Amino acid sequence: MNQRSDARRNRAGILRAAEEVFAADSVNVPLQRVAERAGVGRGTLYRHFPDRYALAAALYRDRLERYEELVERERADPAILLTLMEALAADQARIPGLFRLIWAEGPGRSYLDPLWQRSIALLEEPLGISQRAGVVRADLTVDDLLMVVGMIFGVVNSPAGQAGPASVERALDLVLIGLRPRGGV
Amino acid sequence: MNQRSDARRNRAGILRAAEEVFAADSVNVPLQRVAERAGVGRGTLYRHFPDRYALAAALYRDRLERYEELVERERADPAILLTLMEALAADQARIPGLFRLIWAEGPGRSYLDPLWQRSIALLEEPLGISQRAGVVRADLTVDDLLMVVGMIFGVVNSPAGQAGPASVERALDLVLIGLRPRGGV
DNA sequence: ACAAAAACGGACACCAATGTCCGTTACGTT
DNA sequence: AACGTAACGGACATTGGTGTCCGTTTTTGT
Repeated sequence: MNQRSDARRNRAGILRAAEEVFAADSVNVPLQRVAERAGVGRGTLYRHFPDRYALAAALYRDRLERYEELVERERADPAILLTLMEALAADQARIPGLFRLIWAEGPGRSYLDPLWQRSIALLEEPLGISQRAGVVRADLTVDDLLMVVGMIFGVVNSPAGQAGPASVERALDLVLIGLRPRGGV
Repeated sequence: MNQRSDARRNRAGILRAAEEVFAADSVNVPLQRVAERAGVGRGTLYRHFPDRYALAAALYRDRLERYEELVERERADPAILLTLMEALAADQARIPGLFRLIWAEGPGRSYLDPLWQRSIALLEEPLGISQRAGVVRADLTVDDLLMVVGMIFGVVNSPAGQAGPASVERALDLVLIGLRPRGGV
């Protein structure tokens, strides 16, 4: 055992609390709040995670690993790219603050860069699969997909629509038409 | 004359400086920076604009008035809705920070709410025109358009693509396909 | 040119969040 | 059970931005 049991327990609790707190806010929320919800002192929080970006990186790593498992599991599905994008959209709707934090420029770039690289790599295989199956346009690039992720981000964080799952679905619907092979027009 | 000449001059200078400073940053940039660039003291800035949201509101009002003029002028063009969306996208790419500020929840809601209402109203007529002309899908709603605005926001603020005008164009291309009348599929 | 009023701008006090430090507490090992 | 060590957590000093206040400067009207 590398860590004492209370340390492990607290770390997990902090992450759980952070996900809850970051769901709504994150960029400006005092870390105090996270510590309180986790039932630990601020000192403890800061020892485990030097700053909010470290916290965000840990949370996003969890998400990323799930996406990677999903790709592993659904390799046979020609529509795997769409499934993946939907999973990403769902997470953005569920914990928007986490993605706001990851999106933001800032001192957290060093924590996040490797995860960003992994995210990009993650998209390549599903894109290839779905393109060969004719599910999406052949001229789509990974950059286009990142752009779509950005679009979802925008929709979720729009002050207008209260960004319920319904509007995310509608948004995906509008965008995914743009991803389809050029048929009409 | 209701205001002293130096007051008017300074106010204008502050707005100009704010637009430049807000182009990149805005949500967290110290207003000190704006004052410096405008060549005035902080006291002057705070007297003209109680907080950063007041500043943002003033800047956005300018933009909004231009959109309103555009609609006034291009009423005859069946593609007026697309023209308007493109203008909006261009501004988002040029001064992203302003839109980040407007997007953000916060104490500035009171300044911005009336402008938001005007913005929504602004979209209605062009939507109707372009729909009747068959340029866009008949089932589009104003809410859909706000969503598209949100998408542009997301693309512009994506950490990935450095969001040049090129990527905004590509994004609009992808999305606008989704807005077209249902032809293919 | 002068006086009144308006606007300026820097200095000041305030506040909220950060991150560190160290006495105290809990764990795990023998 | 008792000791050593790892982890806790609250208190503390620091930082950075905000908004206000008031002596000084600029404008404008006579």
